[in-house]
Order: sequence, then C-alpha cells, then structure tokens
Amino acid sequence: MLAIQSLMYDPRQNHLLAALPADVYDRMFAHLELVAMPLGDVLYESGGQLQHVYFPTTAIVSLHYIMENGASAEIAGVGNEGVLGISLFMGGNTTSSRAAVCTGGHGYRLKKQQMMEEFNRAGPMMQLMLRYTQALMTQMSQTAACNRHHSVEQQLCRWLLLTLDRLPGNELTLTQELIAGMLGVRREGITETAGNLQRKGLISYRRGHITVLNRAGLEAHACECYQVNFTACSARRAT
Amino acid sequence: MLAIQSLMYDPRQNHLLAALPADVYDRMFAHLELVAMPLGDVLYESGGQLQHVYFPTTAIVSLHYIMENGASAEIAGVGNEGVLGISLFMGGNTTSSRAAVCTGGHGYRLKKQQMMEEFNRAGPMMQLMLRYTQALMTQMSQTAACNRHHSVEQQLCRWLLLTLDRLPGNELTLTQELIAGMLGVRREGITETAGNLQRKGLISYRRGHITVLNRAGLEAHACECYQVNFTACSARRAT
DNA sequence: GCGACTCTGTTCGTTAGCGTACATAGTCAC
DNA sequence: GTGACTATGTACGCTAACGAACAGAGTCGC
Repeated sequence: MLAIQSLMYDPRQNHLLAALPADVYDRMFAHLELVAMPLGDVLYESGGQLQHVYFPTTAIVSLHYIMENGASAEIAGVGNEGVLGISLFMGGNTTSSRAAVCTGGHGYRLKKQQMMEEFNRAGPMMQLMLRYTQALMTQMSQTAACNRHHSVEQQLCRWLLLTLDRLPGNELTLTQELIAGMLGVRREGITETAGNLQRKGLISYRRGHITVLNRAGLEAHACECYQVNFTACSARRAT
Repeated sequence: MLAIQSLMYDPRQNHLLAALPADVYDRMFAHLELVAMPLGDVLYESGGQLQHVYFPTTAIVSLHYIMENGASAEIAGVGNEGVLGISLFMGGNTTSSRAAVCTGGHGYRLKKQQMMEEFNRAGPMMQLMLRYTQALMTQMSQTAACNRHHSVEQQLCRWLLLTLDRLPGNELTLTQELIAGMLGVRREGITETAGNLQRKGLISYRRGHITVLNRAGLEAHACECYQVNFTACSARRAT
C-alpha cells in the first residue's frame, strides 16, 4: 500500500521532472512539495506575482487570456507533460494569463528561489524549461490560428481529445458550461455541438460527465490542430 | 553623408542590440551582417532549419501560422523592438511558423553559431532574449483571444496602429490583399472595413498605400489589444 | 422528500463574416 | 499609348455563431 502510494505520488509522473538527470532531480527532490489541485483552483491570476512553479502529475491546467469585458479564451493546456510558471525565469515574474485547473488532481510545486537557483546553473533544467517553452509557443500559435479558422465542432473535438490524452480513462468530468468557458464560446453552442456528437454516437454524456465512445470518429471531426498538437505533446513526453 | 549613412545603418536601431552592454555588443559587432529585407521576403519557412537570427532595424516582419489548406493567421509582429529566430536557442532549431517581411526595410543578422555561443554564456544576451520571448508570448496569447472575440474592424485598427508605431511616417505601403492575409480574413472584408474607416475620415488610401489621418479616432475603434500590446512593446523598448 | 440551485435543451431573431462572381480602376512593361 | 496584370469595389445568398429568454431535468443539502 505504501509502495502504491509512493508510486501514485511519484513526482516523476511529471515528464519534465522525469527527464531531469539523476543529480539534478536529487537536488530538487527535497524541495518538491505535493499539492492538491482541485477543479477550479486558480494557480495564477493574470498579472499576479509568481511564488512557485507547478509540475502537474494528474491535474490538467488551462491557461486563459482574460479580456477587459470578462470574455476569455484558452491559449494552451498544461498536463503532466509540462510546467506552469515559466514567466518566472523568462524575465518578469508576472504572467499575462490566468492558470486555472480544469481537471482536478495533484502536482508538485517548487519555490521560486529553488527554481531560479537551479535554472541559473544554465544546465539541464534550463535546457528542459526552454524546450518546453518552445513547445508551449507552438501550441499558442496554433490556438490563435485555430480560433480564426475552425468551427466550434472541430475545436470541441480537438479539445476533448487533447484532454482525454492526458487522462487515464475515457471519461471527462466537467460541465458544458466549463468547456464553453475554455473555448471562449457560448454555452448553448456547446450544448448543440455536443448533442450532434452524441447523436453520431461519438460521445455520450450526462450532467457534468462526458464519455468518449468513438475516439477515431472524434479525430475525424477534429481539426488538424489536434494531430499537430498531439505530436508536439508526444515529443515533449518523449524527452 | 557618411555620418548619416552610418547612423541609418546603426545596428543599435534595433532595441535589443541597443540594450546589450558595451562589452557584449562589441563582441557581436564584427559578426553582425547588414541585410536588406524587401517586402514579401520569407526569412523562415514553417518547419525549416534556422541558420541565422535577424534583428530588424527598419523592416517589420510578421509571424504566421499556416494551416494545411493554406489558410493562415498572423500570430505576432516583429519590428525593431525584437528579434527573429528565438527557437534557435529555445531547443529545436526549427520554427513552427513562417516569418515574412510585411514592411520592407533592413536588419542585421547573426550566424547561428555566434548567437549560440553568446547565448550560452548565460549572461546579458540570454537575459535579453528570454525577456523578449516572454513579451512575444504575451503578444501571441493576445492574438489568440483577439481572433476569438474581436471584429474585423477592431482588428484592422489594431493592426494598422501597431504597424504605424514601428514606422517613421503615417503612411503604410501595402495592399488590402496583404492585410487580409495577415489577419486571416477575406480581402473583401478589408475592402469594406477600410472603406468605412475612410468614410469616417480616419484613414485615406489608394492602391497599395494607406495614410492614417486620425490616430486617436483609430484607437477608439481598435480593440483593447492595441493598448495592451503597445504597452508591452514600449516596455520592451524601454529596456 | 422538499426546495434551492445549477446544469442542459430549445427556440427565435440578428449579425458578422464567408464564398462566389464580376465590374472597374490603377500600374507597369513594352 | 496599349495591353496585361493586379488591386479595389460591389453585390448576393448563405451559414455559423451570437444574444436573450425560458423550460425542463439533475443534484445536493437539509
């Protein structure tokens, strides 16, 4: 039981931490702090000061840009392949987006100071963080273009698949309202689109739960962005 | 005349180069190569290998994400406040977007090797590049949200203002067709919107030339993204 | 079980932007 | 100046998505 526990809460479930050489990992290990990341938790507010970086293990976090009128749009998602708080070592220690947990779970965090010390060694940690930042920028570019050119249905499919890829089962636990918030569209639009997908037998859902029945079918309805994003994500994972 | 020439072609017209401490700048100086960047020139193709980084002085370059069907969208613009080719030192040396010159001019470039050597000193050059990368990410996030929520008119105003800010006069030299390509909308949409702006007395244009008559009015029609972007850009310039 | 609440379904009119098609008007090479 | 080309103007129908408004249905606390 203890063994299972320690496996479940192994920081190396996060692929970035897992990719660190043993000596670096050992240095960090003592400072890693397990944190619960419940659905809806906001790790960073837009413009806020960062005190930690977060390495999700089972949680999924969504980065949003919030407009003046309150409208928002997801610009990237971060699961156990990534890290939150890169702006800490990129220059300013404030972030331009909000980071909110969209699938509850756990993660590890590291204090600003510890992270900076390690980053400033200009060794493997820095390499890894920069490479991840690059992948994140690709994801952001794609989101920008996707928002311009693709339909809500395509985007919903893409989003479901990307989220599913970061989860063990084939069920997502969130409401249509939340998804609408992620994609920056009306809730009614999601209701309608999800209804269509259900009629086609690709998914089934009940209040707050979505089950994917036909993965391949969903991929066929998603825009190209899914495949590209997936590949980029796998590359990160492979590191 | 020679003095004017050397002023015109001073690498320090690029704010990043200007922000380098004297010793670093002196090291780089011998390796800086003046290049003409004519309208339409493509510095990097999406997925291509980078051999140089480019520091625009008078040119403006647009980063595009290209979709499978050929549709595209600008994800960020880079003028003399920035640099092109950051993916070089971020990990991979390929880029996920296309960099195309949208206002002809000049710039300086640096060979991959020289840039990497300086970057790897983990000194001021690295600091500067990372800070710029951070600013670029902000711009990209905003573009993503702007594409989702703002109208073509708002975006056109924003784009005109941001481009104008990087130019000496109040006239832009480009066709509606090109602008449409930048924003990822139909050419007809630009014709119509530009017509409206002209009727309101904010701009005037003739085939391939747009003159801004009423800056403040244009700002009033632009989305919030302009102000935010402008501020971010000034911050970069202030460095 | 009851009530309060939140999520989901559905409708209706409206609008922005798309795709298509074609006409007019600059511009440039010769 | 002539002709070829490219840029711009305009019109028409169409669709996706919006905004608002409300009805049902699931869930949770008590």
